[in-house]
Amino acid sequence: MEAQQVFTIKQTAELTGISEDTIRYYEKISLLPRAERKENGHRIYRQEDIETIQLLSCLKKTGMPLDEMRPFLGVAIDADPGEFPELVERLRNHRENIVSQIASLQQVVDFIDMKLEEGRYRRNCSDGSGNDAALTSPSAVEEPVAKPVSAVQMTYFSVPAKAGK
Amino acid sequence: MEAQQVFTIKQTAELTGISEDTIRYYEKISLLPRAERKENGHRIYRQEDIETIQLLSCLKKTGMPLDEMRPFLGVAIDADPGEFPELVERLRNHRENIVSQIASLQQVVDFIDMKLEEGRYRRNCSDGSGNDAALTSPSAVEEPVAKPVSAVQMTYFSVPAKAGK
DNA sequence: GTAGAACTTGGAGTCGACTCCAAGTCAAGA
DNA sequence: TCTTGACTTGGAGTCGACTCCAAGTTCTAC
Repeated sequence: MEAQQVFTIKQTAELTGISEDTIRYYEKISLLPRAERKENGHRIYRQEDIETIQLLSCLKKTGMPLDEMRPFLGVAIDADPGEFPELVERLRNHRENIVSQIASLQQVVDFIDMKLEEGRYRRNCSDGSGNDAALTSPSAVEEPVAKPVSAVQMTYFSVPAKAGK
Repeated sequence: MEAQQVFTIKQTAELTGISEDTIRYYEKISLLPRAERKENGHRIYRQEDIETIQLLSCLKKTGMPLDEMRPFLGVAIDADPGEFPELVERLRNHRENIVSQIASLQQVVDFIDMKLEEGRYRRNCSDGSGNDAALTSPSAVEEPVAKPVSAVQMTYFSVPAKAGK
């Protein structure tokens, strides 16, 4: 806890993979708190700042808009879990979003796999509206059940299964 | 195959969850082929068009930029799997992207779960640079190994584990 | 035959997330 | 002393992906 290492914005950018400009931008829009400065005004970052930015980068990868990241960071400063019920709610919601995003992605992976080993069967990559197989059936992703196949999906990249060229 | 049902753009929008404007926009930028028209010039869509748009919507959910969707659709028109090795390559790449995206998302879910049941342990939500635990260790996602915990990640939303308020 | 809905087009506007730029400060080195 | 490099700031520009608009046509119902 004594004489903690500090980093310049350039080093921070290198360590986090987020560009200097973007880090300043995040500070500008108050996504990040105003960084500490040296006497000359230069920003300095500590290990925990690095990790905060890495968390941002991680959330970014999940496609979360910057505005939605705020609660994650805002609370980090002076936190207490039970004291923020609406925040817990938000977390729960976001968790659900991510889980269904994973399901969506998994379906695309399945789709690609099918395409790669040449069209066999295919379940629909349906969206929220209507019944969602991935949510209603438990082992939906694992079990290769022959389901009614979408014509288009059977067609992509595959030698026409029923229609001659 | 006779007297196939056709849909207006409005119906198509309702069926796919993609707005009329966006469908026209996709046509304008040639992401979708020019739709058939009735004598009066109105667009008409068939079942396979609906499914094409649904596939777009699905890819969109995975965060794929519109430009990257083109190969998926371009080939759909007159396809043959083995004949497009570079396309297969593209598919493979995209598959890898999605898989690592899923890993990233899964880490965020883990993180949230930990937060929800109050900080216990935490592995780093690291990005591409550096060693990637999710890729090097096989059962990384499943097995709850106690790893060096990121200070920040331990801090979010949790009653400070070591630091008093 | 007239109102209203449903469409068409081209083009402009918006929004999020950067990315770039100019002008300035400051410290270290040839 | 002068240059170079690393930074600062505010603001402008860019890019992707829509989203909206105005003007015009066509179909349907009263």
